[in-house]
Amino acid sequence: MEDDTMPRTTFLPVVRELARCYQAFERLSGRHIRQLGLTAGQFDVIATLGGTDGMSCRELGDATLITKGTLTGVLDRLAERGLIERCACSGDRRSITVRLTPAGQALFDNSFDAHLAHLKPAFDQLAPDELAETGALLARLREALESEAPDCCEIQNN
Amino acid sequence: MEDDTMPRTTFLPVVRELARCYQAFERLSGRHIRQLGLTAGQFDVIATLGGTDGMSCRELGDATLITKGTLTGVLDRLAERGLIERCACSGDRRSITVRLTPAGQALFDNSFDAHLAHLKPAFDQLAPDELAETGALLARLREALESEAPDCCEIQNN
DNA sequence: TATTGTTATACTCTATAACTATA
DNA sequence: TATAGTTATAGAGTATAACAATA
Repeated sequence: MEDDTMPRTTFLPVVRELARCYQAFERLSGRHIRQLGLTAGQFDVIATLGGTDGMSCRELGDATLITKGTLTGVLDRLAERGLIERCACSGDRRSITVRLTPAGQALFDNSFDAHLAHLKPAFDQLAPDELAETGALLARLREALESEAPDCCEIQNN
Repeated sequence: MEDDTMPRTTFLPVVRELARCYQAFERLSGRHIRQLGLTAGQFDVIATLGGTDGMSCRELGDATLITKGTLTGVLDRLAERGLIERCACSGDRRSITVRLTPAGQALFDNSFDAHLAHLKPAFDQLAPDELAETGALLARLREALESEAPDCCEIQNN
């Protein structure tokens, strides 16, 4: 028997494909985002804030998965360029509200649709039910991965 | 009709799930890799070299998707720790062969299986046919993404 | 001329932790 | 004491381009 040479696991190909697929996405997406003069993190913030009336750094960090310390730097660079503004307009005076400026909103309005248009030809190569199935399976896998990664509990943050 | 408020695209949820799923994987995987004293890039190199008799920087860069300039630094750090070695043993004297040292091979033998064991509980939550389907769909999507990202042609590299 | 790998620069992100000002 | 956000540090990755040696 040649069982010694059998793959050690059945999930390794999925790991590989997940990584390759994400990297391929990042390459296609990132190229366009860089053309807009933004980094991936900056675009993430703009896209998250777009269409909202602002949110706190904590909410923004949770939504974008950008680390607290990094977020300050990202917001600094976006604020320098006049795309976002910070204001102390919430009840809790420890907290600030981050929102898009009119210029940031304009960038969002233009760039977000343009970005989707940039990505669309790739995703159009899959049938709608394939896309739906992909999304559903990825959600299943994400839940499984998160259940093993105990940082969903933000209790031990200090 | 309320079509104006319909989602602009059908693939946006897939994008979100792909990003979330990969990030969840990176978090689970990265935690363990860091415990080994390696970064993701370093582990990628070790895992790629493991079980081979070495390869050139070019091949290694292609396999790991690590940028040429970055690869030099990654290899420097691995070489400092005695995990890889570079030798000029190929016919082409511009090229070098990178391979694991015995210490690197030992690290690979131990850490790779341990890493798989670390990940296994998460992937075990999906049925084998779900995993197979996930891998197949991710491969489909990756091919679609790559077909729109013209850097598969390494011709315009200069 | 083209290719392999190295070097250099400037920027960004990560992880970590200390710090402030509030609560 | 705990939380929100900032600051600081060290390390690593990215993009880009110039460079030396070789093909």
